[in-house]
Amino acid sequence: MSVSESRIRTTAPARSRADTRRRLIEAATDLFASDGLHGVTSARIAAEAGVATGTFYLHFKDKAELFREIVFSALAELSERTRVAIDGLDDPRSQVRARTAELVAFAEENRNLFLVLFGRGTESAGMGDEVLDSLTPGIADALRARARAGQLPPELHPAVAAQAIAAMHSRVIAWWVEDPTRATRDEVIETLCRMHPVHR
Amino acid sequence: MSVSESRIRTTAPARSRADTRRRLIEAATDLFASDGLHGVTSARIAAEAGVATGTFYLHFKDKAELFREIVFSALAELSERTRVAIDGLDDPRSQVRARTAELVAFAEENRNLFLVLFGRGTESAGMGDEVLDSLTPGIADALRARARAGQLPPELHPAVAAQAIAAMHSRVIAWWVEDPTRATRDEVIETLCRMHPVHR
Amino acid sequence: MSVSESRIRTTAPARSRADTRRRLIEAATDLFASDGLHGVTSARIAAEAGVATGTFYLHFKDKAELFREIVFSALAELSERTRVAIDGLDDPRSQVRARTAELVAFAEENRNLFLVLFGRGTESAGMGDEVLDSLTPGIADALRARARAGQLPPELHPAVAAQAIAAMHSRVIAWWVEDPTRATRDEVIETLCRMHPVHR
Amino acid sequence: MSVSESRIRTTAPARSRADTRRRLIEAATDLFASDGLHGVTSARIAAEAGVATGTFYLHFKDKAELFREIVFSALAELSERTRVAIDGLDDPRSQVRARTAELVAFAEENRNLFLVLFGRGTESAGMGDEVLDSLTPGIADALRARARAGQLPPELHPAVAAQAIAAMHSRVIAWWVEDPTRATRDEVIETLCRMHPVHR
DNA sequence: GATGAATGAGTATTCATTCAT
DNA sequence: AATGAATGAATACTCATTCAT
Repeated sequence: MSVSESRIRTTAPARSRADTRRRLIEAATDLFASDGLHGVTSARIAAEAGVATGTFYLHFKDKAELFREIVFSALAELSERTRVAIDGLDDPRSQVRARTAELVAFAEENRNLFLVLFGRGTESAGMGDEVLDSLTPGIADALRARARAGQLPPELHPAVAAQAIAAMHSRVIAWWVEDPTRATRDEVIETLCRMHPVHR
Repeated sequence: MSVSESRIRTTAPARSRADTRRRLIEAATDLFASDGLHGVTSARIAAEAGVATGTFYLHFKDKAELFREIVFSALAELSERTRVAIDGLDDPRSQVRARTAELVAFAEENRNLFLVLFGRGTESAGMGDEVLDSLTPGIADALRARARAGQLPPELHPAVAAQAIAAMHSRVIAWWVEDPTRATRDEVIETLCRMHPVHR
Repeated sequence: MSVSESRIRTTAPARSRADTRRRLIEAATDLFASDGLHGVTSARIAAEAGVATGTFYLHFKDKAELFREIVFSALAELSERTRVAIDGLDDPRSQVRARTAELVAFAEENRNLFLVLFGRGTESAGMGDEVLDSLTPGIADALRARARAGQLPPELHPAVAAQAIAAMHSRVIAWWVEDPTRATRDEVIETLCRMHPVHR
Repeated sequence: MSVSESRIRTTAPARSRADTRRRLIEAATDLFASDGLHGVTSARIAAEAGVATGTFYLHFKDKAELFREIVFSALAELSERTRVAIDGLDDPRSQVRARTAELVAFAEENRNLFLVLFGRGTESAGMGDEVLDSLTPGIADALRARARAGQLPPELHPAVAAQAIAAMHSRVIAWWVEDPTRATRDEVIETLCRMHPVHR
């Protein structure tokens, strides 16, 4: 869609399709974070995004699809950021610290997005399983590697510990970004690291 | 109908009322556990309990009140059971182990109830805060006591660690009772204990 | 039902059937006056009367029957009182004044009852017609008699004037008893009399 | 589609919206007149207007809002019509006669609307006060002016008389339009005028 | 007669989704 | 692409009335 093309249109489209989509996603993220999936109507998301109700369905099959999209693209970004953060670090402890710090940074920069993912009161529309399950296998694999290297006690069940770590990180950080005066950023990071098994 | 007889038994209508109430609570617990607060209609709860729709409202102001009642009476029972479980134990590690074992036992005996409390996908109707916040202060206090006794590293922020412990226990056990083949009971208990700070 | 009869009953009825009925009527009158027929539930009437919900239906077929009973027994009493009030008075003006004064006295003594009959906002449950129609024929007859006696201008249509007089008296007095500071009793009576055709 | 054309016509959807709204108001007026506020369901109004149930709530917050809208816009029109009718008339008697005639004409032309406003059996949903109170102050003021001019006996309390006049006109005309064979239009007008204080 | 728990039809209201413009 | 009015199924909640005790 060239500039000249948009020029000849008699009624200039106020914004591009991609822009409209982005605006819908942003509006929905904010609303989901504060009111939950069921607490928000598609009409309200559209209004908040400055578009008509029907436009919503030009971009998303339904409300659940938008929710899924927000959640999984956030998870993808989060994964990528933490992957980059630990890139090149060999020491397990350094990796854990870097990953935790990156998680906290992400949460600070994308407060509402993080609350949609892990906030308390978030009704995950039946996708809570998918969300956490997409995180834990990687953690479990890492723990198994450590265990094989003799760096973890054999009594620690990898899958169980992975659930524990995922729960701990997600809930603690969600609790903290909800009200950052509850602790300093460093206290959050330090405490989470020390509770991680590799830090024993 | 002797005097002693009338002493022990409630009046006929009263017995019926209490019975109806209990049936509603049980039906609702099962349904909430599988479909969440919003996934269940008051009519369905009533039907499942074998009573008419209107009867629901004879016992509860609305669906949220029933949900609150289920959640908080479960929490109260859980609190009492864990309190009793650690009674008389002086060693911090023994306390942690006893508490964890009791939590797991409760979850096994009250699978659906536990899933309502801590299940993933549970939309706690804006009471997630209340639920976990009713648990964490006690944990934080215990941690502070340990820290003063020099049994915990000072870098561990009590409130943060309390959130982490609560999250870890509740989510891991909920994940496990959802499908108990995921690990053995002992693996769950052992892993949770070893991740607890006092077990370092 | 003799005294001895009520003596032999093993469980003394807390109150007589007639008493229960009276209590229901009184409670209903007060509630209807303030909240209207639809604004009051049969359960609330029973509770206010200090009896169980089911007792209501032991005395009245349904809510409408109770309403009708209240309305028509009030009308009967009102008719009788005004009949007595003008008894022996020959002068038309004296009769009008006596009737008006009696109406005002009745309204003062039975505020809520009067409001049920004529209050604004009273939803008469489809019996507004019956109520006023039970009053107007008498008024119309009296007007016709006066007209024949040449005491009223022939341009005054008796049935129309009767409606006007009934409306005027009922609404004005209802308006006044709603808040008696709006005028003095004498001002109400005097004004109503002067607006009556026989007072020209 | 010329500019002038687009000036006069509303946009297509807007026209449709206004049309739907009008249809709802008309359907509701007829239904309220015959069955009263409580006797009519929002679904029935919608069906009678030829739209879906939900459409009702696109135009009105609830049934009461629609009722209020009907009542107060009718009152506004009535006020304006009677204001115009007496415009330029100086003689009090002529004013009274013109106003009464206009009221009767309005009632004939808007039978159902008039019955909603003043019909017997109309449960005005707690707005009876507002309706009549919006009419009486003007009447009372006019009476006070006459009284100061010595055209009315001082015994006539203006506020009381205003209530009486409003009640008399509204009820008599409602009674008449309910069944116009009860009297001729002229008999109604003549009788009401003669009962008005300025006609003495 | 009285009780009060239970009934279930009835109603208001919401909201995801569609579709003519 | 966008609009926004319309749809109508879904649901929470009420309350007149019944009936077993």
